[in-house]
Amino acid sequence: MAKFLTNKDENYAQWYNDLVIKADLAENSAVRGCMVIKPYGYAIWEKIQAELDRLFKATGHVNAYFPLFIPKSFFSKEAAHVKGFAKECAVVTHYRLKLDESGGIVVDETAKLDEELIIRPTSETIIWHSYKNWIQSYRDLPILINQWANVVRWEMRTRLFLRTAEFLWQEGHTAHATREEAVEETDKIINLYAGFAENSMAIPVIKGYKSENERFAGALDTYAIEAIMQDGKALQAGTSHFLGQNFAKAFDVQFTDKNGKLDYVWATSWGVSTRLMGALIMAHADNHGLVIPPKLAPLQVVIIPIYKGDGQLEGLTVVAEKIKAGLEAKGITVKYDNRDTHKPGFKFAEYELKGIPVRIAIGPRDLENKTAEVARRDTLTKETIPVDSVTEYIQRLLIDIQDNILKKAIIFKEENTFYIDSWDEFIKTLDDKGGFILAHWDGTAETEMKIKEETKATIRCIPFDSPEEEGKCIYSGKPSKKRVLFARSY
RNA sequence: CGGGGUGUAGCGCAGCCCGGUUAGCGCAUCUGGUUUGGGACCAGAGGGUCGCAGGUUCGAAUCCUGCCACCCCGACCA
Repeated sequence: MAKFLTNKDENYAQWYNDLVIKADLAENSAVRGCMVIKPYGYAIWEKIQAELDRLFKATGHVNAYFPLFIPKSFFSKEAAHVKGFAKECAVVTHYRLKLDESGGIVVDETAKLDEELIIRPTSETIIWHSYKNWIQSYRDLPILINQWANVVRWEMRTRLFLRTAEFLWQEGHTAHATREEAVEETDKIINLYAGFAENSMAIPVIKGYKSENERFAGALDTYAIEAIMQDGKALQAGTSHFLGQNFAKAFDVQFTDKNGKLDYVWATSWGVSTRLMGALIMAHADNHGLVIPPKLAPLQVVIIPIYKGDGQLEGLTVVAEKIKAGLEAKGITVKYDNRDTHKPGFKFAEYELKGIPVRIAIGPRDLENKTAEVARRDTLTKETIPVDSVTEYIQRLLIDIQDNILKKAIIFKEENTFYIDSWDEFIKTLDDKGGFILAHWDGTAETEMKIKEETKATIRCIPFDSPEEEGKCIYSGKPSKKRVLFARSY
């Protein structure tokens, strides 16, 4: 038991906060609501980035970069969009400071910008302003651009990774000649996200449509992937928006199609953020610390020598270096921790806290028997393995761990997904267990709002694979043809 | 913006009510030694404008006034 961590079952929120700090992922900064992502946290983010970037490129997307600042006038061109974001925008009004009489620094009021600049909360507007110049003909389409960037949304209440005023993300912005093609892109990306979540992050998700209330400001349709955390709350892990022609109309982006007819361009946008770090933590970690799936672990294997003072370390180092070289040759990342300043027990606890998938310990006993003790983070079990077969064993073990973490998460999701048909049971389930609730809904925003007010649960999504069935709305009793996914969420 | 709370060493806290030694404790840090198969031990050392500014007083971390910052709970949200 990690003695510095709050117990997960006693106070989940505190456990999360402790873990982010203690595992050295991130910390609060001098700027309210903004975080410092520390090297270990950033290394995990880089693994996430690298794999997503590979997937984007494999599906024909390219990276570009657009400015951090957006002229206010751009921002106001799409009505729904402004309305959605206006309340949380940081605005730059001046471009110069000066010294005041007492030697302090003040804003130079004479250096007021003619037009204020909004710090991007998302980049649709500045990007579509460029697209207007890039698109004339169907031959210019599609445009499949992604950018890796920071954005700012001035949040009142923040939590490391889950909700911060500034966060890192990627935002894809695509332009298409037809509605069908744009819808297909929206669909392709939500599937890409879901695949990434399951294959790399070992987090099963539910794909679905957002209700009108939860939809992105300016989108005709928003698709989302929803994941379940270990406290039973839902977390939106990625969104893909079908924007229709809204932004093309706002920025007057028309193209000539094959028949010589002028039409507005069809658009999508999609993104995932550093919030995925929060998902990774809350989906898998335990009372000993993080559990990082091997595919996202910056460090997959650590080797710890156990020795007494009398020259034993040298012999162990020879074996450790040999094991390390063997694993590295197979593309596995390994660290040999021969620090003499900490005892083995300390190191065991430290690497467990950081979620390193595999730990190898070798001591005099192993040296004698030509073995190594291999411990896996996900199950906290140990086995003694002949040194000769360690490489093969660990190659298999890493795959095994990845699978096992996902399997565990899938079982958790299934055990915490409930089909509910009565209002009493709905409330009772939310309060007692939380989790995903599949229930009937009459399709009205009014009912959705009432349910939210009374229970704090929201419609996370209308699952793509929700079968058609006759039912009655959990709240209003009106007829419904589909179950939707309810949960309390982050 | 409403409601509540907290500011004392890098971190976590005690001291404040009832003013009075050199402001203390745990963790961390540094030095020396002994240790090393699950977060070692002993001995020693360093580290403080007690959030800021005024005031009361012979004397303020402690009492009074003002300000600032941060945290928690609500409204908003990926």
